Amino acid sequence: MSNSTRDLSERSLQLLKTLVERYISDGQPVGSRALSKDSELNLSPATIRNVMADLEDLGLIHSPHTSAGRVPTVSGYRLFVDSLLTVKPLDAKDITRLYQGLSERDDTSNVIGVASRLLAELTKMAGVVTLPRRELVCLRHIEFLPLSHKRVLVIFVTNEQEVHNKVIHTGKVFSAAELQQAGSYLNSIYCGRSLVAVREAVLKELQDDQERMNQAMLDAIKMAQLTFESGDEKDDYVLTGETNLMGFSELSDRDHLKKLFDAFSQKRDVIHLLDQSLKAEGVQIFIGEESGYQAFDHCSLVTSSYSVNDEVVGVLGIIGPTRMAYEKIIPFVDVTAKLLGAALNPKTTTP
Amino acid sequence: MSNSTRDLSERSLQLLKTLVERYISDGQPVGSRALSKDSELNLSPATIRNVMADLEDLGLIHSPHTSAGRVPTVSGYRLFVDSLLTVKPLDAKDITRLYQGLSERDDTSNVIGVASRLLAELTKMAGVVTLPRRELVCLRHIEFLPLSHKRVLVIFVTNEQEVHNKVIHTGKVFSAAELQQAGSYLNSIYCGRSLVAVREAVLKELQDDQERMNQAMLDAIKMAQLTFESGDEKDDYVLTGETNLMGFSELSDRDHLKKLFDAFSQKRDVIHLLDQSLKAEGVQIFIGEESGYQAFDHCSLVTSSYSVNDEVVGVLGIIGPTRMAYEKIIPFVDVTAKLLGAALNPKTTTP
DNA sequence: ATTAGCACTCCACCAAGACGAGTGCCAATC
DNA sequence: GATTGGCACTCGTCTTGGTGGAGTGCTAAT
Repeated sequence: MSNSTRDLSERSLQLLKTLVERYISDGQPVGSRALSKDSELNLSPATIRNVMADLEDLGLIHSPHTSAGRVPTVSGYRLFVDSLLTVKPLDAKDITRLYQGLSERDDTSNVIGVASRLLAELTKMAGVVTLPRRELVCLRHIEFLPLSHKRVLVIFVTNEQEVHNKVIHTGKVFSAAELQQAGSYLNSIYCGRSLVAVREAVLKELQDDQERMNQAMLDAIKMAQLTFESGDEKDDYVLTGETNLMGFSELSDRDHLKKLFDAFSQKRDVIHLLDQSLKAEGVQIFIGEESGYQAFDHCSLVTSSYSVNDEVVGVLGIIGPTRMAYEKIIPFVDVTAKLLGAALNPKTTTP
Repeated sequence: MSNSTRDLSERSLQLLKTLVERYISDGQPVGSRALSKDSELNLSPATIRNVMADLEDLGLIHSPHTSAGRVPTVSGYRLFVDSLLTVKPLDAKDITRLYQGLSERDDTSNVIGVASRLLAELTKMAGVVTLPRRELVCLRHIEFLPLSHKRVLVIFVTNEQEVHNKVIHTGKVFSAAELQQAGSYLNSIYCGRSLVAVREAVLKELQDDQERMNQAMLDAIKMAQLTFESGDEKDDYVLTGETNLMGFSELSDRDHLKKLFDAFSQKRDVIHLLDQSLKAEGVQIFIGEESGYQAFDHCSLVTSSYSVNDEVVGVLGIIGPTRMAYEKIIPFVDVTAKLLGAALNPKTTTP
């Protein structure tokens, strides 16, 4: 990278830091005089101007027009969050709210939705949480019901209480009794295994010699195959607080706003973006155009994967304007991810 | 009503009609000269001005400021849609799209979602469809699964293939076998009856003397009661194309837009509004403030109930700016409602 | 290396004026 | 009595020009 912290004097970095902080807090381009007062180093505005010129040459800050102050560029923000930022401890009452919402698992409502709402509510931005990955979810129960015209309704329950359903087309008509039998057969052999494992096992069965199975078992296996064949059920997420984004002046442009909301309902781009955080541990940040999607040009995403039993199962985060209080948001997202992971962990469930 | 068509000369009505049409088509306040040219009656602008003054006195039109043309008020629109409007036949390709989307029932995807998307796509506004009323849905299958801590996961299937689930708290711990038995018992006696009927029957059983039932039956009934007790599952709707609304200049105000989208995610007000159309047959229209909800102040809703087997089961419609092409939208919503009703009717399903 | 001073640029704000669209009213006309 | 042409008037929009403030870059002095 061209802009490592090595390229710059300690002083320049210090000034960049205060500049970014100042800009984040009041949203106006910050000039040399303001910066001179804000920074602890006692420097005159003139000196500051020299430094600012350097920072501008490096592409870290930029002037909207000649007689305005400076504003951080994307690279400026990037350097700031990577090396300059001093995270602030979480607000005590935010912690309480998070803890209340996530620690005691609410019966019927889903934790994912609660997490998303908490993210949005406490940050005043948009909160997003992906549903846990299928690879990690276990089959708990499966059931078939006959529909008309060789169609069968499959209902399967995963983990504790998530219910999924799907309609499959079978080659022939089955009676309710036959379907029930198939269900119990599959339950008896596949319960407790992950969906991915089930899919693999089923495929293996079909490839192996099928002599040792009777017709009923074969039918059951075939239905299981239809149910769990590849990407039938796309990854999904719960997004809340989108309307919070309409309050920010930097996103006020109707066109941008429309693009953003279109992306939200399209889901595709958002999912792709969140997927990138699935591989990484800890908090990840996409600033402005870094995301690669035009819709998010003036937005930043702060995300973190969350894990159950030390395995990453999903991603959560917030979406807001590029100019956001990273020093508070980053630890906030981090903690939320950890709390959600804990809430999802069946072993830590309180009695 | 003060503004019946009787209060006004044929000519005034004719002029109001062309004024509204003109305003709808180009969005500018329309002045006397423009109106004089647009209307077939050969009248000078001066005459038109006199008529306009009358219409303004009656509160049907209004001037944004002294030297602008006139714009219809809510009452003006109301009179227009009630008595003046000449509906236009549907666009041929719209009909085809509707028919393709709704007539052949797509296997796994839900018709409600398709209908909503079609409404939004073809009108370039927001489309909304309520899920069919519970009173009309029949229980097809019910099933209980044990969870931890005296909780039970209830899965029930209604109609053809809609799957619902709910977690209930039972007084004691049941084994999987007991729960299965309860399920088959309930299936055997309540299958095919509407959810409302089931709820009533269950309550009756509990009030009657319980001597003739064994404990297992009683437990089953109690669980059914928990499952179907009052408003457990709120009415819901599918809303699509919200982002289309961001394009309209009359809704460009950020504050209004936020209120509107907040109402969408809140759902409550929208549901209440749609419920009002449930009672009425045919197309209903809410213009601007008529809805009574501030969020919809500059919007109109064109809705219609849809029926299966001559029974009203839901509502569908579009949401757009007050200034919309009612003469096209009204028949469009009407036809969509009828096609959706037909698509939901199991008897007319094609083999 | 830092700083004070200075000329310069650019935006935001305001006032004034021209223009155009449209009205309301009055007197003339059919 | 309804309709019309004419005319003065109002109001919003657009343009123009001017002012003040904020902030810069450069240069020369420290």
